[in-house]
Amino acid sequence: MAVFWEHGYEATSTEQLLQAMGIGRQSMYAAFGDKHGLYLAALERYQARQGAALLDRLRAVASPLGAIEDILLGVAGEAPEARARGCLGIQSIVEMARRDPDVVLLARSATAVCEAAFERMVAEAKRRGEVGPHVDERSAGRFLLTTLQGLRISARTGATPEALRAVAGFAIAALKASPPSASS
Amino acid sequence: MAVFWEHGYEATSTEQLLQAMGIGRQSMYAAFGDKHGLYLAALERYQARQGAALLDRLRAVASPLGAIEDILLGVAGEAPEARARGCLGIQSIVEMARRDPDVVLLARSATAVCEAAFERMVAEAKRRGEVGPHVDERSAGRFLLTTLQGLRISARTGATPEALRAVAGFAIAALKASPPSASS
DNA sequence: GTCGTTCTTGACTGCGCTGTCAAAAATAAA
DNA sequence: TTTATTTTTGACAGCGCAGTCAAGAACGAC
Repeated sequence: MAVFWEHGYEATSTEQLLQAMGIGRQSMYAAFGDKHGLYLAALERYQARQGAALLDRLRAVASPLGAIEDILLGVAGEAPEARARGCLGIQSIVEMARRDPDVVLLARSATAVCEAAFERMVAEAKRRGEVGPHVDERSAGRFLLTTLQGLRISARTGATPEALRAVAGFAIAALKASPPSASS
Repeated sequence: MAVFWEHGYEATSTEQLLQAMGIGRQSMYAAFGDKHGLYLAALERYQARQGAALLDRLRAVASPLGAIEDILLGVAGEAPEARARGCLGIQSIVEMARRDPDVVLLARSATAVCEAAFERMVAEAKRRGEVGPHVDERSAGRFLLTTLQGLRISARTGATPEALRAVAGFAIAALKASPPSASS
């Protein structure tokens, strides 16, 4: 739900939620039980959509490396408002992880989905020769998700599209790179 | 302040703050004005300490590349409690950036300090031949900070030290790597 | 010991919060 | 049109919050 995304859990009142959803108090409590239940539902839905969007990105581009580029550079290409809004998944972890095991479980699940998606992209890129055979797709998948998360934090801090592109470009170059020479 | 770090701004009560600081209510309000002023003071102090710790890391290791490795791998090497606690700087951005320009200013300042520190490390590593001359130290500096932030998010999500090491190792390998071959 | 300053502490104001209650309104089915 | 169900809405309970007030305690200087 956009208001949780905008304000976070604690700073969002039930009144704001009611207005955003356009339903009455009783209906909200009947459907979700309490504010916390609504938050989990919103988070689950958000993560499902993000996962689906990742897969869409992969299908939309013939080249898996191109899809990876699309995703990383896409952060820089977002509208300023979207960049500032950031990612509800990260926000939920930062705000709630210490005291809400349900949020942690959802986050781990979403993380696994995203890492697996990136891993498949890297594996496919290796098959096509877009990425060197030395690259470990498992580590690369984790690296790409970590980079994406870092990019979102930077975006929320107000990093320019140029700075974000530089970071994304660096990460992409890291994938394409040859292994360090023997003297390393 | 550890309680802001642990719970965030909204979920920390003034009562908790008083107990953590061991002073009376009036003294806190006299010294800081209000809860928000205390938060900014805590954040500023935290960021100063993190910046100093980064510089200490650089001095502690003869090799700048070794210092970078130390920092990135250090996330994986932290105690589970510290990994779970994460970074107050990231937390402040995620929780407060949308509605607190003071937090944004502090975050940008801290970001500039960290990026500059990493940039100097990379520049020195280039001088010593630890990193290829093709590496742009500005982009690499930003990339390293973004990676560090992503690592902290992953740590807070519950990523294992092994997974964190894999990501850190990947990023470090990215620095050491030769440029992509001409066929790229 | 006295005095002035600072800090602590209990009490409190004013407010907002989450969630419940119940009556009224809206909606759908017969 | 009537009835049953669902939703909306205002009112409210119970509570916690940030911040203020003022009296008592602690401390340091003389």
